[in-house]
Parts: sequence; structure tokens; C-alpha cells
Amino acid sequence: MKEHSFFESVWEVVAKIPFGKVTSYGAIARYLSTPKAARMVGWAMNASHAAKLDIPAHRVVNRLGMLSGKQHFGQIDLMEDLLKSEGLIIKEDKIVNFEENYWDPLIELRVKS
DNA sequence: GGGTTGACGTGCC
DNA sequence: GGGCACGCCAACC
Repeated sequence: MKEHSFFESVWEVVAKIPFGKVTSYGAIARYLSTPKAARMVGWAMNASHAAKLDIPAHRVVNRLGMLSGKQHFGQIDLMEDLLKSEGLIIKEDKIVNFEENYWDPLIELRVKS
């Protein structure tokens, strides 16, 4: 039995992001009831990458839809390319159709009434 | 326990 | 929209 650290909780949410959808670090943080720990979400992405986990970190951007973490993908254009291949429109490190493809775990993973 | 870190967010200019 | 200062907090040393 493995303890669920904050990082693992983040990875669990990110892994549920559907193809072609994106969300923000803050949204994940809010979903985990720690809205002020949004920075940790980004750190968790870095940790997941280091741990070689299969986490779609490219689907997580900041609240402005900007590819703030692109420089952590090894190749600068990798994140942008991955998102483009999923139907997203990127212009100058920013997702143009961000709101259209925004996936909020608070809504999507909420227990439907 | 204390200082540093950080792929963020909010407020303000 | 861009830039800056500050806050926030889990993980790390």
C-alpha cells in the first residue's frame, strides 16, 4: 500500500485529462482543495517527468493558457507540437482556443447529481 | 525546525 | 496584454 502524496494526487488528476483537452495548474490545485498550492502542481509535473511516468503534462498550462512549462519538455517545441496534434491552436506560446477546450476537474470529475 | 525552491495565482500599474 | 511584487504551500536539504 502506497501513501498518496500530493504529487501522486496531481498525477492521478492529470492522467484523467481527455485527449484534446487542457486544464490549468490552479484548477487541479483547487480540485485537490489546495488552491494556493498551484505551484506544487507544476512541480509535480516536473517530478512526474523525472520519474518517467506517463503523464500528459503538456495538457496542463497556466490559467492564461500559456505554455509556461514548455522548456521542461526537453525540446522547446515539443509541448506545442503535442498540443497542436490534439487539435489545439497555439500562437506564440499561447493556446488560442484555450477556453473552448478547457477541462476543469472540478466540473468533469465532480459527482454528478 | 528553518531556509530555499518553484511548469502558479491574484492584485496592481 | 505585459510586467512586477507579494502570497501561498508541499517537498527538499
